[in-house]
Amino acid sequence: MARDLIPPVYDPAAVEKRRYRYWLEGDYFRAGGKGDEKTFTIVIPPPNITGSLHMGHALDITIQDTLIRWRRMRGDDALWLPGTDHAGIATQIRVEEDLAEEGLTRHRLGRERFLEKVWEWKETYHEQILSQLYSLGASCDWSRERFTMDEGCSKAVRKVFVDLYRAGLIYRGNYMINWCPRCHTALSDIEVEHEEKASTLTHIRYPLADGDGHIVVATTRPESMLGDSGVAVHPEDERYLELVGREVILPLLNRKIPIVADDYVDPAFGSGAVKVTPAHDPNDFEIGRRHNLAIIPVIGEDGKMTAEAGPYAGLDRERCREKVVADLEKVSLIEKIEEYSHAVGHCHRCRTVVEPLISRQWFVKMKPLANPALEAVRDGETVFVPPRFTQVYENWLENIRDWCISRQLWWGHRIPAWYCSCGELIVDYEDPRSCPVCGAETLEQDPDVLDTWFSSALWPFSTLGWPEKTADLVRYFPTDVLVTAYDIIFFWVARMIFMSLYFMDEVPFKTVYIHGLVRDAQGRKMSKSLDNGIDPLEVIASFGADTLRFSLITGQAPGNDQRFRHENVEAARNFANKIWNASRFVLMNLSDEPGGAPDYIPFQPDSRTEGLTVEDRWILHRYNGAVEQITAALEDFEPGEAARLVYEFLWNDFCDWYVELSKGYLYSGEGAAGSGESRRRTRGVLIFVLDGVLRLLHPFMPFISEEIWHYLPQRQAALIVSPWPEHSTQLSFPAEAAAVALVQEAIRAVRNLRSRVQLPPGRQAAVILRPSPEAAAVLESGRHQLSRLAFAEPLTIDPSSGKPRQALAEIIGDELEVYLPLAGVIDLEAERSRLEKELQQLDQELRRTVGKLKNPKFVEKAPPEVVAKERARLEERTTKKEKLKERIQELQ
RNA sequence: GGGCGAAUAGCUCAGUGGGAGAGCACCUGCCUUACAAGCAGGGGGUCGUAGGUUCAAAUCCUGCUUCGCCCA
Repeated sequence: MARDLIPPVYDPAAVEKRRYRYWLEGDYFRAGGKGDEKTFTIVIPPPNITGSLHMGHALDITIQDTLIRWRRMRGDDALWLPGTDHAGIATQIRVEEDLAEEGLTRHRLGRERFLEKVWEWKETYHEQILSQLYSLGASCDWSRERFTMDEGCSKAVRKVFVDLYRAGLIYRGNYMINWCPRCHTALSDIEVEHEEKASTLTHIRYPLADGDGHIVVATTRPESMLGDSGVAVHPEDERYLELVGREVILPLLNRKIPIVADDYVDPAFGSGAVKVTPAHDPNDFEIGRRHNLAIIPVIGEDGKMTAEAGPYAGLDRERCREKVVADLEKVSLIEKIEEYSHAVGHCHRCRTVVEPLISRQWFVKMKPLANPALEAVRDGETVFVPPRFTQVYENWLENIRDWCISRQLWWGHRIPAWYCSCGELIVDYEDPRSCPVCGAETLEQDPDVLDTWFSSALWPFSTLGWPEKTADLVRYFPTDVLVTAYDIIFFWVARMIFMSLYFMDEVPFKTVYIHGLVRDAQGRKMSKSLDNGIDPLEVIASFGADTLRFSLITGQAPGNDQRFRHENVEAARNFANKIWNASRFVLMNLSDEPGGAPDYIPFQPDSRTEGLTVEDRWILHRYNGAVEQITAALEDFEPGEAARLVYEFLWNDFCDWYVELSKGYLYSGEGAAGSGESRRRTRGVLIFVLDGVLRLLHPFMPFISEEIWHYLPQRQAALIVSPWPEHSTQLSFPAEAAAVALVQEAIRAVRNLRSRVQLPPGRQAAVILRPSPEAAAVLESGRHQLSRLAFAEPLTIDPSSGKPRQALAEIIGDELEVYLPLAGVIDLEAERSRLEKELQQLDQELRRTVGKLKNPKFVEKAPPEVVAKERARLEERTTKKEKLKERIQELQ
C-alpha cells in the first residue's frame, strides 16, 4: 500500500486555506446533534462592521474557538453562533467620513440614500470580517450567522421596546444627558470617558442683591455662570447661615438668583459655596430640582451659546469662556484663578468634550432591571472568571442611573414611537396607520434610533430566534460561556444579563470568561493614533494562524493584559515546526523501507501491555498525566495553561526523550533491543502518542494538527470530530516512570561531566556507574540507552566497582554515583573545589531539613506525607553528604 | 476620594501554603540519518518593602512604595 509522504517543510498558507475549506465542505461546524448530547453554546461577541478585526479580536476568537473545538471533540453538541454588530455611532462616523471625501454630507444625501450607503458599507466589511474569521480558523456555525439589524434581531428589539414601554420601564422625558456636539447625539453615561485634564479653578464674586458684600463661588467652567439660577451652601456651614434665603446679583447678566442650602455642597471645597447651573451639570440639575431653581440652557446642541446667554449668544463654548473671564476681570469680580486638575468627559467615539445638557430623550428605568441582575450573580447563576470581575459588575449595577437609549443618528433601529398632531404618542409592535384617539393618518415616527447596545443586549436570545420559541432557542439557551474583554462588562455583559432575566427569566450564560487587552511590545494600548496596531492577518500571512493563535493563547493569564511580542510569535512558530518534524520522524519510521507500508503493532489503552518496554510505559504514563492536566486546565478555564502543558509534553517528554529513546529500538543493527517485534511495538506506541498529542493540540493549533492527522495510518474521521483523549488507569505506570527518570538523571549526569571537559558528542568515553543495589537492575535495563544517548562506552554498572582517582564524579541522591575516568585530562584541584562547593550547599540544605525535623511542632502539625517526605530527604542528603566527603578525601 | 490589578532571572511573564519556573537573551560544545526555526550542557533570582498569621509564606493578612486600569 503506497502512502502519501509528509512533505519536509510545513507550508501554513497553503495548508490552512485547504483545511478550512475541508472543514466547511464536511459541515463540521454545524451544531445539531441527535438530541441527547449535552449542548455547549457560545455566542460570539459580534464584531463591529466598522472595519477589520484587530489583535484583541484575534485573542477573543482564539479562546472561543479553543473552547468550542475542545467541547466538540468531547462529544458535546457544540454551537458557536457567529454574527456582526451594526455599531451605530461608529459606523455612521466612518461612512460620513467617506462621504466627506466626496464633499458630501448625510443631510445632502437624505436619510434614505444615506442608509443605502451604510448598507453597502456593511456588506463590504461584513465580507472582510468573515474572511478574517476564516483565516483564524474559527469553527463558527455559519448556517446560523446573524446581524444585529437583520429581520429577526430587529423584531426582537421592537418587542423588547414595546414591552418595556408598556411595563413602564421605558419612558420619554426632559432630563440631563451627555451630548456630543460633534456627533450631534445624546450618549449614555458609559459612552463618556473621563480624562484628567489640567485646567483652572476660577473664583468669582457674586455681589449680594441687598446690602454690601459678596459670596465667592469657584468653578472650572466660568462660561456656565450665564446659566446660573442659584448659589448653594451647606446647611450647617456657619459662614453662610445668615445668607441662606437672600439673593445675589448674577454678574454680567444682572439677574437676581437665590442662595439655597443643600447637603450636596462640600463645605471644604473652594469657598464652600457653589454656583448652580441646572441646565448644564447633572449635580446642579438635582440641586435645582430640590429648590425649584430655573433651568436656563445657555449652551446649545451645536456647542454654541444660546440666546439665553445674552450678549454672548452665538459664541462657541471655549471662546465664550475667555470672554466671560475677561469681562469679569474688567468689573473686578474675579477673586483668583488657580491651577486645577479635574476629569473632563469625552465622547468615546470621537474624543470631543461632551456637554451635559437637558434634552428630551428616551430612557430605560434601571432599578427594577438591575436588582434581579445583581441577585442572579450573587446567587452564582452566572459566574465571572476570574471572580474579581464580579465586584466590578456589582458596583456598577448598584450605582446605576437610568439608561438613555435614544440617539440622534440615522443608522440603527428606529424607535417605534409615533406622534400625532393631537398630542397622542403611539408605541406599538406594528407600525400604526392612524391615531387611535383622533383617527388622523398623518403620524410622524420618532426620527431617532436606539443605542446600539440596546440590540446587543438581546444577542444571546435574539440570535436563537426569540421572540419565536424556536427549536434552537429551546435547545441552546441559556448559553454556556461568554468570552470577552473586561472593557465591555458594563456596555454589554451586564445589559445582556438584565435583559435576559426580564424576557427569558434566566441568565443568558453560565460563565463569563474575561480576558485582558492585547497591548504592543512596550505595553501601550494598540491604537490608530499611535499607529502601533499589528494586523493579525499580516502575522497569519507570515507565520500561519496556528502560530498566531498559539502565541496569543500561551501569553494569556485570565483577566490580565498581555503584550504582543515578536519573540512569542517566533516561539510558537518554532513549536509548530517542532511538531511537524516530530511527526515526520514518526511517519518516516513506520516501516523498514522508506515509504513502505506501515508495519507496526497498534497500541490502544486496552491493549495487552506485556510486550511494552519500560520506555513505552514511561511515555504512556507521562502522556496520561498530560491528558489529565490539560483537560483539567481547560475545565478550569485556563486555556493558556493548557496550551503551555501541551507544549511541555510534546517538546520535552515526547520529542526530547521518547523519540530519542525510541531510536534505540527502531534502528536495526543495535543489538537485541532492535528486534523486529520490539521495533513494530515501538512504532505502535509512537503512533499512539502522536495520535493523542494531535488531539490535545487541535483546539489550539487546528490547522497543522488536522493536516498531520491525515498522514496517520488507520485514522478514521477528521480530527476536528475525533474524540478528546481520556485519562485512563490502564496507562498508569508509576514504577516505570520512576525507572526512566533515574536513567534520565544518569544520562544527564554523564553529559554534564562530558561537557565539563568539552568531550565532543559522538566520541565514546568510558563511564562507571556505582548504583545502589536496587538501582542497579533499573540502570542495567537502561544500559543500551545510556551508552547510546550519553556515548558511554565501555559502560560499567556495578555497585561494588572501584572508583578511579583520575575521574570526574557526579553524585545523584543516595542511589547513584557517576564517574567519568579521564587520566591526565583532569584538573584534580578544580574538581575537588567544585565538590567542596557542592558539599557546602548540600550542608546548608541538610541543616534546614534537620532543623525542620527537630522541631516537634512540625512533626506534630504538618501533614504526615510532608513529614515523610522530609524524612526521606534527610536520609538521601545524609547519604549523599557521606559520599561527597568520601570523594573529596579520595582526591586529597 | 472609592475599587481593582501588577511588582518573581537581563527582557516578557507563568506559578496561590510544603525543596524558586518557562520563553527569549547570555556562555560552552555540536550540521548526531525528524527538526540549526535544531541538539546537548551551563550561568543567573535576599520573589518591591516593613510587619503579622502559621510548624511552614513568592503564595494568606496589614501597612508602605512604584506603575497601570476602572469608577465618582
